[in-house]
Amino acid sequence: MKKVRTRFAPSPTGYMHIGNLRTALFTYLIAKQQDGDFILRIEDTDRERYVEGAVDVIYNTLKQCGLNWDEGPDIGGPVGPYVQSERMGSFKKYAEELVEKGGAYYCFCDKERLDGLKAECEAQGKTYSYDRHCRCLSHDEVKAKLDAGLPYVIRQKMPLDGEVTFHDELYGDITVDCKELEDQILIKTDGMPTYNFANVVDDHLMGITHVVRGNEYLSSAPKYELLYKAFGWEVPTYIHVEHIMKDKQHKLSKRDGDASFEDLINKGYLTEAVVNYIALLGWAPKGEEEIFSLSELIKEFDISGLSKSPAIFDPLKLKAINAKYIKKLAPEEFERYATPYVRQTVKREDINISRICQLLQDRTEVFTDIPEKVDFFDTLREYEPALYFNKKNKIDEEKSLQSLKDILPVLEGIDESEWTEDNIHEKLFELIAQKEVKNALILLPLRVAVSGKASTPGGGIEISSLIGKADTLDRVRKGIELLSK
RNA sequence: GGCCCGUUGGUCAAGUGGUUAAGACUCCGCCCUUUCACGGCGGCAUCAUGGGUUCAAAUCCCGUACGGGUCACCA
Repeated sequence: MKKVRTRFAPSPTGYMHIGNLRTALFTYLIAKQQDGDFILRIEDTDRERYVEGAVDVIYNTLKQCGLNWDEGPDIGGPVGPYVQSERMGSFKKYAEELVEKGGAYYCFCDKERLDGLKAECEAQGKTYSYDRHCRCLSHDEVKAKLDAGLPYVIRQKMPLDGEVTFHDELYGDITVDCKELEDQILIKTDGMPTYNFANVVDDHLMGITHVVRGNEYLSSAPKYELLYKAFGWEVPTYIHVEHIMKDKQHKLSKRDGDASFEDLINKGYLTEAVVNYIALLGWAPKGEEEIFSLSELIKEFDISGLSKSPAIFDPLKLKAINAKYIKKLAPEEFERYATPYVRQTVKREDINISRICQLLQDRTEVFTDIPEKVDFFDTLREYEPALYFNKKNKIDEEKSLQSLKDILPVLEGIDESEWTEDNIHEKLFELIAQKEVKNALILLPLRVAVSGKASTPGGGIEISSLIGKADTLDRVRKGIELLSK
């Protein structure tokens, strides 16, 4: 059997939309699960849209996600060049070959005539379609015009009647009436190929066996089919995948702020989690497991699991998956990721960042949530006495005041040099035992006093230990003062 | 508008003529607990719609509605 070769062919726009990334992922998975080649081809024929550094965005994103290509602009390969603008020479030759074979023709209609046609159609409320004016030009007429140096394009000669059927792995056979097809332009006036043409030729020249692409190309697929047939080339396997939506009506777009891979990473998501999540958009695994590493995805991925309807991007689900990945991180690794975020609000040097990270790991969904969670370590902000009220443990402001008054001398009694979690724990539990009260009656008020927050990473003991004796006593006193009012 | 494609809970979705219509996320409740979270347990909630075909339809056929895509010398 022929070796599987797939390709990811993005345009360098400076922006990696996650829909594109997902296409790249699927393309990669199809190649890798059959030991095939994954090829990167840059489609930069639109010079007007060229953006500086855009190719690097493509390289970096793919690398970061682990989608390593076997052939590409930077590493070369047997069917290069891999940048479309560098392959311009050959397209015209193929178009001319097609003219010879009767599958295409020269068209000398100028912009004025075409615009006139369009205006006419519009006036009559009809859909514009090129009227095939030049299609029946005789060989001699063509030659004369060519010799006269008239500008021209080369158009594909669509069958006048009958129907075309093309096959998509997902959608099955799709048949359309040839009358629906316009004699599309293959070679532009400037001698350059249109996307549709370049794509077909390049895919053939590069020996591509499977093409994964967005659903928006479904409509042009019949034209591709005809082009392949006209050349007598083998048609690759097509897999059209549906879009990723923001909601039922709208595609996820740049304006939404989380449509690109980069946006997501900047928002505190882990690369692996993003890759895992986008694989799940429009694709369902066979079993019930849905957390997959890239290598697991290679084994698990199957075209039959792809969906024919659009998927809505759900930030909440991404968050949940991200949280799972964060929990799986080795503590040192988590610390490495989390420290910069902790440092956004925790500036003091005399604090154990590692310990804060330990307390944080199980309660972090997204890294960007961290700064707010730890903002009380440096300075205690004003808070409402109501925080001392806890229904479940039947604790109120009055009881809390008493607890804080009990706690204060106990903590004062711990020597500065013995200010550790273990010691604080020991002394406070002695107090609890002595007073014969529930843990919460002592520990909850302490936690509120040292943090001033309803929710904190870690409890009163951990926080006290982290901020040190002086700060702890100071904050407990402030609590007593607040509750005494 | 023409053509093409699609429609299972709030979201992702399994399902291919006979199922109590999986699972995950969200939400809610309970347990655990030093708060919140984590973890554990449980719950709410779905086959767009109307006709067929069939002993039997989420599943097959036709229509309707709704949504998407596409109709460039852009990719």
